[in-house]
Amino acid sequence: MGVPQIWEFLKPHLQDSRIPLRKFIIDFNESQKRPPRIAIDAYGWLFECGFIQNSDMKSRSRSRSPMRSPRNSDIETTQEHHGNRNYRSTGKAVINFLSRLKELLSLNLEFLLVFDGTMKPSFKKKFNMESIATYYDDEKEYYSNWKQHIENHKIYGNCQGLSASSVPGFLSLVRQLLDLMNISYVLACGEGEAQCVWLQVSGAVDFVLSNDSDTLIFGGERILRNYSKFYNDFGPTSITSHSPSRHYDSKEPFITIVDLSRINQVARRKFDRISLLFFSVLLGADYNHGIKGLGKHKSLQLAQCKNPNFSMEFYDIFKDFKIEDPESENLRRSRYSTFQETLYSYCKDHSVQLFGRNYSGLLNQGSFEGWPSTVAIMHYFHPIVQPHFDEEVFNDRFVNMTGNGNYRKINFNRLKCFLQSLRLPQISNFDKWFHDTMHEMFLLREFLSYDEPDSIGKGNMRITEEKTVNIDGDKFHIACFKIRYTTFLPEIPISSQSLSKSNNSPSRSKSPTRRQADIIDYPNSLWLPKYLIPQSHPLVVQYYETQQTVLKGKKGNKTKKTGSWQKNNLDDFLRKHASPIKNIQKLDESKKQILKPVKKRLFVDTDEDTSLEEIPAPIVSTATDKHSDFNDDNDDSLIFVDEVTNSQTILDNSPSKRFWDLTQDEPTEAGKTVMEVSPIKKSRIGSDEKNVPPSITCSKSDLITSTANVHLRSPKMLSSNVTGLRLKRENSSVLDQLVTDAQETINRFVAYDSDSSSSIE
DNA sequence: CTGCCTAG
DNA sequence: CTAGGCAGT
Repeated sequence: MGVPQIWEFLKPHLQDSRIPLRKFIIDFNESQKRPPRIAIDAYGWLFECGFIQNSDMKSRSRSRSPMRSPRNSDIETTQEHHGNRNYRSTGKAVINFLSRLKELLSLNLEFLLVFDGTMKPSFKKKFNMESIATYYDDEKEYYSNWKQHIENHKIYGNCQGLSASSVPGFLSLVRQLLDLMNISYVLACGEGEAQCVWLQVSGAVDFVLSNDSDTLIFGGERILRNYSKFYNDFGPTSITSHSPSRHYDSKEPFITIVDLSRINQVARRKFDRISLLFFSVLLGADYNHGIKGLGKHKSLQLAQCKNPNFSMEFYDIFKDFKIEDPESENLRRSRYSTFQETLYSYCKDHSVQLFGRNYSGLLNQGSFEGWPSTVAIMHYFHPIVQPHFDEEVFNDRFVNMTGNGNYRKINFNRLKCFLQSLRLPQISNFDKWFHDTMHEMFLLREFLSYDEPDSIGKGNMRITEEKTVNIDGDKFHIACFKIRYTTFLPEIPISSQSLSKSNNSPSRSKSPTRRQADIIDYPNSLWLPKYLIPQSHPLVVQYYETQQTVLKGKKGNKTKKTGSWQKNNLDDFLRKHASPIKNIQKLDESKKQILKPVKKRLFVDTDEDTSLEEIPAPIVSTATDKHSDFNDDNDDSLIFVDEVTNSQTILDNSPSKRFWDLTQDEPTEAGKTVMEVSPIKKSRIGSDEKNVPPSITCSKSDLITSTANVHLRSPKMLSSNVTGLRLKRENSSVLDQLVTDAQETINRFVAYDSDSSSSIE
């Protein structure tokens, strides 16, 4: 169960360590050029998924007790009748478990579930609340386990022979599932956490995913903690019912990264394995109730004390381990008790220095008792783990490893039958659920293997959109592509649902828009993080190409069909201004400077210039690298301005200003745009007088997009048709921004006009 | 299509 | 904690 207080002390040094899992994967991929590999404490997961409930809890905690032998038949009971009362609950758990697997697999990371083995000390039995085991049994067990362990590995090469008989029902269910999905996992000899840490220390994995602070005690350096959909780092341990603001996102999983070496770089105090272990011994955990007279603060003080380095002295006692050496065990015990006394008297004598207060009176007889047994401590310094790690679990053929298309070899029919037999609750349309779940699991992999020579799936997916997901306000941005796809996994029938859906609208005989066509061709879709996809991927390239050509074509089409008021649309804009960031920032800085100096009134627009739209528009802003937005998440607001010089309107003296709200998609009549005057505009019109300071009217039709066609006219007879397009800004500064940008355009116009050169910058 | 709400 | 239904864009 670990010592929750440890996290409490680490927390101040974990600022900003809680991040979306996707962000973590993206960052890791970026810095390491490969996906992260993590070991998962499987029992923790199964518990969180809801597998381990009351009934199973009992059978598990007592399964190894000799008293229970007459009833070990209920293991089979759970397995055989798993259609009964257990069914509902395990069904839910299976759904939870599968959706977690989906989250991992769909992000293309490598993971290894690590299950507890039989050599787990009984005082660690998580679900055995009744007993703090006696010292005698502990000791006997610890050494006998070690013997057994070594023997097992001599004979069988592992400790798994014993486990088969004592596997609880839910566990075999989970293993069946994993086997059917061809996902490799590890059966630890003893504790799963210890094995996870061993994997990390030996370099086989990058991170350990576990909520248990024991991972730190075992020597884990990089832990991923509190995997959940809560923004905040409240672990399941601190379930004080419903804490105040527990921000919850129904789809975005988060993790808290605990990197001890990084923490120790900045922390004033040292948090290393030795100190933390000593700390939890003092404070108490599974194996004891803590040392009397010491709470968390004093314990930490002692554990991190450097002058007499108690932690180190403590470690010295236990660092050597020899199996079957009663002599060393006896020596250890005597050193241990000497150490206890030394510590006690030191605390008495140096209470003020240590704790800032004189506790000598409190530290009387009865204090400083309750030390755990030597073997309990030995268990932490020398846990039972596999002596040799079998690299086989990282074999490429397993689906939880990346870089190949082996997920296609899963026997989906058997998997489907298996799941179907579980009668999963809450799933109304099993076929559709299965189809979608499996495809979402492997879409990224299929996408990445797209240009493999043996790829079966050519033409079954495409990128149709991009956007940036904002999580927790402005804290995280994840740029995504929307991938549309058709069924690509073998043996999984196309869900009849989606077919009927698309056929359900026969009443419309209109020719489908591009989007509709995409949806028909690729009925399913999923957002995938851009950064998990190489920019050079053929579909990415294709996406940007079609974005451009489509837009050109669209522009032409629309111009003809709609009477052509909308010369510039989003795509056109994007093509020219793929990286608006610099511009926007500049604008923000110079907004006021630009706005103030303009004194002349030269901004007028008319309702008569639809005919002008045919004139090709020179590009005002400099086009930037198309792909440069890969370098920054900020794609927030974009302004695009084109200018058209038009001699026909030179003489147009109409003083009226008019604003067109162009957010309406199509004019009602060809050639004539019917627009509503915005409220802002109306107020402007009311105050329209000759000497009104220069002003711009524009629409704020909504906060997502807005466009404005305006007409510029200057005393020097040149007028300019200006189109501003505003997109995707979620705050209410749209109007300001639009005004700013239009103003800048005006300034440019003025500069141009006064300069008699015929070119436009 | 997305986010919110509900039942289980 | 999930699937699914509903409402607002």
